Amino acid sequence: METATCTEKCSQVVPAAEDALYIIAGKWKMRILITLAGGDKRFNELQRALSGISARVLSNELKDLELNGLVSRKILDNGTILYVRNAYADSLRSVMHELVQWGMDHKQKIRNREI
Amino acid sequence: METATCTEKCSQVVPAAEDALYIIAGKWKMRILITLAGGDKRFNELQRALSGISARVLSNELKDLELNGLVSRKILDNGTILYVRNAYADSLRSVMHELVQWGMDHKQKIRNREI
DNA sequence: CTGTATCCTTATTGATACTG
DNA sequence: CAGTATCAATAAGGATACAG
Repeated sequence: METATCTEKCSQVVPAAEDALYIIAGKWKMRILITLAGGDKRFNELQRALSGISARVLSNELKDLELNGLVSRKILDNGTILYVRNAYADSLRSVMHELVQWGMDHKQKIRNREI
Repeated sequence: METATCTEKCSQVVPAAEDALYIIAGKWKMRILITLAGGDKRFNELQRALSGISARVLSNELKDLELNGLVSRKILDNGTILYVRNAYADSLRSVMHELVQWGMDHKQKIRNREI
């Protein structure tokens, strides 16, 4: 049979892709990771750097990223709390690269009305 | 300066990635592309194959995919309307591959509590 | 069959204020 | 400072009905 339904192929491939998408999609996840790539940040520093994000949303996003091992909370001796981008976040590099590459190519195509 | 803020790096990289994400993220876009990879389909066929999608949402998704050149509407002589996956959709192959790969690796890590 | 329109319910987000 | 709680606004999604 050549007419694959979604239930066949999707059940294998889509969940994996969706796991990945869930983690990096959305307005803030990538921005946070990129911002933290520039150095550890405190909560309020992050909020300022990501102009526009509310404390509530930032808090939730950070929890997600923490749960997925991409970011850690570090507590200094003086009590300061820092958010740190984990080395594991580098594993997203090739994913991101492909996304950026395709996004740029695609935008170019749209601009040139090749589509 | 080593503390890059989001405004610097994000302004270059994030929009490109978001363009890509916008197009493939969401519950249905990928499923539709995968389903159409199994052969051209009519609107109702698609709706059935994608069990759970409403006509309204399917209609919107297809329009998005069409606008981005990933899918076309083909009208047969007898009036039948088919949705066709364009060759251009193959350009997403490497993006998808990276997403799926990372998603699988990640789930494995979570399962093993390596994170 | 191929959609669109409408209505309704639910999820996301933002703004603001507030606690330890 | 580091968040949480609450409420209001908006967006997104499903169900159903209906038009061409």
